[in-house]
Amino acid sequence: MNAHTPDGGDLRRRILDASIELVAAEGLAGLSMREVARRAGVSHQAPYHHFRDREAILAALAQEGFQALNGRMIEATEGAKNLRERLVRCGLAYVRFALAYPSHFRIMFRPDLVNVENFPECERAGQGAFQHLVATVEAMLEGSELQRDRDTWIGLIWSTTHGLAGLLLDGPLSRMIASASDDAYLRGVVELLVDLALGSQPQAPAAPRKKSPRRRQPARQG
Amino acid sequence: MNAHTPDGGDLRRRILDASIELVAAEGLAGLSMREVARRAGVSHQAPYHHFRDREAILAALAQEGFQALNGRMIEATEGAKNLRERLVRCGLAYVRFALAYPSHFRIMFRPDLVNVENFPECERAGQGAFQHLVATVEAMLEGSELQRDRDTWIGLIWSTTHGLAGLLLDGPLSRMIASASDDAYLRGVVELLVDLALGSQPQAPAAPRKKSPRRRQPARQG
DNA sequence: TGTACATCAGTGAACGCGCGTTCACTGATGTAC
DNA sequence: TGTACATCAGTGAACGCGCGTTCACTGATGTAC
Repeated sequence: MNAHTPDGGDLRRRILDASIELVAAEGLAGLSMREVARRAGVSHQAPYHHFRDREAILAALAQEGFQALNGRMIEATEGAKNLRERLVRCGLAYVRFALAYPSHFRIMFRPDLVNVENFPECERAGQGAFQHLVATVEAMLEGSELQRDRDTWIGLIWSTTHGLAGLLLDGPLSRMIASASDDAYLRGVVELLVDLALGSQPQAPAAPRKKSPRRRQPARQG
Repeated sequence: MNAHTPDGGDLRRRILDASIELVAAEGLAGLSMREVARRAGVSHQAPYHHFRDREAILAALAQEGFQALNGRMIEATEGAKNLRERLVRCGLAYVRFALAYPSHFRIMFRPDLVNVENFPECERAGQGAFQHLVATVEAMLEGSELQRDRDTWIGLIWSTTHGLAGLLLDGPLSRMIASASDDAYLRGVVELLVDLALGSQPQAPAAPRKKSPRRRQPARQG
């Protein structure tokens, strides 16, 4: 089938899908122009009509990953009844996205794979996702006296969600904590972070802790 | 120079060093048995006398990475005057290790690169490092009523340090926050986490926040 | 103190393979006249 | 309505290259007798 726009011109899409399959099955090292063409069922030259090289495929995947991540965070945030729920939902959306699109996520934060300077649309998509996260953190700081700490708060909250996603994807957490793969577990971690942030009290460095009354239930698998 | 144990038999060491250089310069994709031999200044067959294949080199690097990480955490923790300092130092050691040994760190948490089942010593080293982190979190929970949340607390604290390390290594944080590369910044994030954890107060879900008096200074670059 | 042999870390030639890349080609679509 | 040409997504042969791997070899060290 060689025609102008065969099947409705979706070869580009099929190449991206084949690439994701390939990365999921063989890892990033298994992704080559020839193998991806094979998977997509076309000649080894066909992908070059849509992507300059391997990096261009990875950039396209990273871009669509950022867009999907952003979409999920927006969607999750929309129905939130209050600030706490908004924060929890945003963090959960981030982690769940990583678990739902592991191959995308593994590509998105790898400057050694994709030089974003050569792919401005990819960079813009990444900044878009980041801006949503920033806006959420700023909503948290709004009206509080923590304003000056903005960058530190962003670092804390992004690090936690990003790190949780990474540890769950790459396995070390699940190897050490049986219930780590459960959605209830990651919800527990995100809620703990949000509750600490929202309930934060001033604390003199190295001051002895007060006895604290019991907290909400810890995350447990159903 | 072909002799039994030339130079004191350090070819194994030289191969590992060459591998780290190579990964730092060309990325993981640039690491091949032949290229590493070239860098070490030996024939392309010499590395096979020390490492079965590429994965064995990566496993050795991951193992020495875990050992170095563990050493740094132990060292950092030893001189701590109190619990807060112990926690801060442990988290800082984790993040600083990642920044000091970026190539090692990038290999250590990649099950697609190293199947730990085939490298029990590597796995043991990884568990050792994890156990230190767990012990630190348990010291924090000791005597408090948060005991049941152990796994969740481990998830939170490990995720934050691991995520901060990852975001700093891979660049997105530094691209968005100018001072992110400063040691003071990461210290600020770790201290914020520890202070929130130690100062944690019970908080009914979705309860309105109280006005909170000002906190310690945020991290700022010198 | 010799001799003979095993061991073992290294060398270097040779191989087949998958890769990226180049090139000439095909055939359907779109457009100018 | 027909013709002639440009465009463009695809095919398939051919290339040189670096890779992992095999194989026979070298030469120093260690050991048995």
